[in-house]
Amino acid sequence: MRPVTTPAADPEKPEPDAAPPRSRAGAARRERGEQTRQLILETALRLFRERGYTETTMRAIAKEAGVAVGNAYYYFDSKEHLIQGFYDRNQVVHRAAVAPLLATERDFAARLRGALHAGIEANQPYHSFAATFFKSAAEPTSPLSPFSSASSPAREAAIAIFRDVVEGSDAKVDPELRAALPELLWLSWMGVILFWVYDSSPDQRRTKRLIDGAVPLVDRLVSLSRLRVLRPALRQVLALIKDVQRDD
Amino acid sequence: MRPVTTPAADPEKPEPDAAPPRSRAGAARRERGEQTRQLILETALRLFRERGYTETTMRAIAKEAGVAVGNAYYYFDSKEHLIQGFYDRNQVVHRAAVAPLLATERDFAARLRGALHAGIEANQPYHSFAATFFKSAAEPTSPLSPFSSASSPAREAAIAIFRDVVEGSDAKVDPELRAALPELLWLSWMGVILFWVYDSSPDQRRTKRLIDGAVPLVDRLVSLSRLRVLRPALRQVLALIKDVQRDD
DNA sequence: CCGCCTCCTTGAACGCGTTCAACTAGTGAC
DNA sequence: GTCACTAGTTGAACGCGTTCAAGGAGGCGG
Repeated sequence: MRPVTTPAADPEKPEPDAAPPRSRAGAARRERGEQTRQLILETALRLFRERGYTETTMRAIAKEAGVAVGNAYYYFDSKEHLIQGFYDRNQVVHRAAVAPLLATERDFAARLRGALHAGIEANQPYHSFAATFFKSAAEPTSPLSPFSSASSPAREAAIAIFRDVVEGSDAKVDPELRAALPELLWLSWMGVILFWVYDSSPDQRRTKRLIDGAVPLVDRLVSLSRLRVLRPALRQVLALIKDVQRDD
Repeated sequence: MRPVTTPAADPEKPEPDAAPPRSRAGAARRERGEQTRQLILETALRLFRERGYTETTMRAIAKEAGVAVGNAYYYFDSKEHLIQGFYDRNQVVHRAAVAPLLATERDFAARLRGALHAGIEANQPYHSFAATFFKSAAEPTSPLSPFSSASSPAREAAIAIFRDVVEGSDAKVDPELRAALPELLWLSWMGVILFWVYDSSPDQRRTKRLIDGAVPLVDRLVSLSRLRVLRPALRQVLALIKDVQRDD
């Protein structure tokens, strides 16, 4: 079985997994390898979509892609590593979905609400097996963990969305809080995702209610951050965060 | 699955985990079965402790217990189900560890802090492979999920600890908040556990700092709950919680 | 042209969790 | 006593993710 070449594969796509900086080997061979890599990844994601994650076997992916099962392991350390591609894709979808809103709307609450809803919507089609993905992501040692270094780029991209939410808004935010806010909002977003994964209500209505209910509270809280009376409390909270992040 | 035949003889779905209340079968046999069950569970937990979860195979458990591998599956639906026993055990340890403090101390912050630290301490010896357990627990469909119905007894027991923390304290708490507080504290406890699982600092110092830093804030927040100005905000928060819990 | 190095590919094999048809033996009904 | 019933037990077998020794095949120095 000869590997089938994909019609239009981007040869300069940066490799999301461990990309060994090969020195002076043949360029043509590398290109073919990259094609195989993309072929396997795309086939895997398609099958995940069609059948779900656990129901898709590595053998099925290999067969469908027309390669040997061992070949998939040449490009991806494990079945879980294939999920990273899924994350990257959804990240892009999320970003694109909020872009129009963030370009026009200036109200902080509206921006935040929009970002959260867009994020949920981007993931909606995959809710049924997002739980399985989540299971992998939950393991701290897993490269799929949102806190892992392997996920750093995706995490930074997600935080960037919330930075945009904050900085593009007309909200008056305490400057000390302003710096920490994007990451805090991202953390809240992780919480929403966690809730969403567990949410078995039809159309995940409860998650939407959670967002709609929590956003005004967050908005209020952020506004209050500038009150002089609350300064000490805010300082205390920020100090705690910094203290907890200290890595020793 | 269970042995074949007799769908009519035993109309009630037999509980896979907890001791099944079989109606009129032989008592001696049931007793022997219960012994086998305990033997398998204890052997499994011992091996988990000695070698870690993933490194312990079902075959090893069966061999060490002197039974066939299929026998373990007669009593436990899966390898993961064996973990529930671990949870129950730790629950008891946690409870016992806080009991002396809760019997004497009356200050809310001190009680809460004690409960959290005791909980972390009870889990400390298992931190290295708690991550693996956590991976299983994180899957919403898993019976090990802290939100699953299978975990209800353990969850209720855990919430009871925090109810004790609240009710045995001399803190003046808004009555509306008082009712919801134990569950909220339990939820925070889940957050602490989540943080702890991810905490790779030596001796999980960061988790301890998190507790020590967060408890005063919670204490302050609880005290403020009685202020008239904050009533509307409190109401809003409680309403959100209720709204989100609504299951439709 | 020839080796040779390296990237790429192969599929059998391994150990795992899990299943299942078959078997054993204690129990209750007659 | 006997016999049907069934909780309890067995271990081979299945399909899975993963590994690995072996084998191409393109490019480069000679």
